[in-house]
Amino acid sequence: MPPARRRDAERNRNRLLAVAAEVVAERGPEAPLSEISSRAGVGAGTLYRHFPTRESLLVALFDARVDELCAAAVRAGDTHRPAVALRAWMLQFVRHALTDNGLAETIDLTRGSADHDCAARIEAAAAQLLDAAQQAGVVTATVDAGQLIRLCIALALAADDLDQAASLIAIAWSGLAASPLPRG
Amino acid sequence: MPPARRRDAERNRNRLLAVAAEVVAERGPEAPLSEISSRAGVGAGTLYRHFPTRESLLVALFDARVDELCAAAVRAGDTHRPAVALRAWMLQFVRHALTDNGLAETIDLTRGSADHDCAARIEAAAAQLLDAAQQAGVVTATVDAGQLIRLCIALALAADDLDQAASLIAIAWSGLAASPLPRG
DNA sequence: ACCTGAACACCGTTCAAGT
DNA sequence: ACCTGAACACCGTTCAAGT
Repeated sequence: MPPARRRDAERNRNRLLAVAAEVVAERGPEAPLSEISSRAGVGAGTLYRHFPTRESLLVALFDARVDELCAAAVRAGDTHRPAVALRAWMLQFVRHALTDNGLAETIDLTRGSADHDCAARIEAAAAQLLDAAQQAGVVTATVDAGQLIRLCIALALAADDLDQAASLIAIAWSGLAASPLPRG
Repeated sequence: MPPARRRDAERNRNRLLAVAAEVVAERGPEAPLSEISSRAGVGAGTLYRHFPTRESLLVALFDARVDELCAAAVRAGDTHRPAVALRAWMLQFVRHALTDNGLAETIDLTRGSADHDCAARIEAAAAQLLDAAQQAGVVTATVDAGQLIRLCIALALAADDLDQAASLIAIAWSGLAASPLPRG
């Protein structure tokens, strides 16, 4: 277990995360760190002690959301047939990304980073759904989970609202899936 | 015609653009403006006089590339059948975007801006190809040119190299196109 | 062990003084 | 008409001094 933090340190950390959630929601993931520390009522150095990089703050901030998305993938895989599960999860992914300002950027940002690789966690979760869909023959395109997540992130970042995202996903989906209603 | 610029002003403008091309290629579209002005051997104020915003500098920088892409669309439409023309042009778009660091960001950035809307120019060019493809029945998805460009930008930004971009485009394409080889 | 906040560095932006 | 470059503002980052 991690060495016990002092009570004031723990309190400051929580406060910083709560304030960061507000500030990032308002002003995006590039919001001034000084605004976060000052609104939290702590010195600049305290923010740095707890979160040595902006990335580490964002990761801590979105950690729970990433967990949710991974759990959602497992749940979808358990309760739906492969095609429905994957498609529904992709939609959920972009819904989360559009709701939580900065989530998609953070996942993209941490790709391949030594510690706290959010992209890897998400990709592992998506890989289950993708495998199942490919084995069931509903996804015929040769994509790996990495490309799939990359695609979802791209669509989320490209879309201004959920409607646009949904329509882009529909296109991507029919590109991934075997054609369900072939025409001449 | 525009009021004639003084010769020194003209020279500084050209110098700034040439240096900006280098710096943006090296360090991306967020590169420090101070680096551009100092490398060009002019004062900070001179950069500001010619290009009041970073956006205006980037637009001037990529103007020729945007023209090329528009011209390429016309050419493709004239020389190929609709399906080939659109698909080839999409590939060309991402190739340009991957080669010229900052091009995709700039197009995205200027979307809807009052002056110098690169996205609008590109979209107008793409609309021709898209219309033709839809009328020929090779593109069945209900997309407009705006969504198409958004998609291309997203794919370009999501991909690390041309291979990745090409495979994402392949997926997107089979999502856009009527299925050429229907299966059960 | 942890915090504060002043100090420094960096970059964007403006503008008074020059040519 | 245009340029220079110092001055200012803003933000990230560090660190000496405090508890």
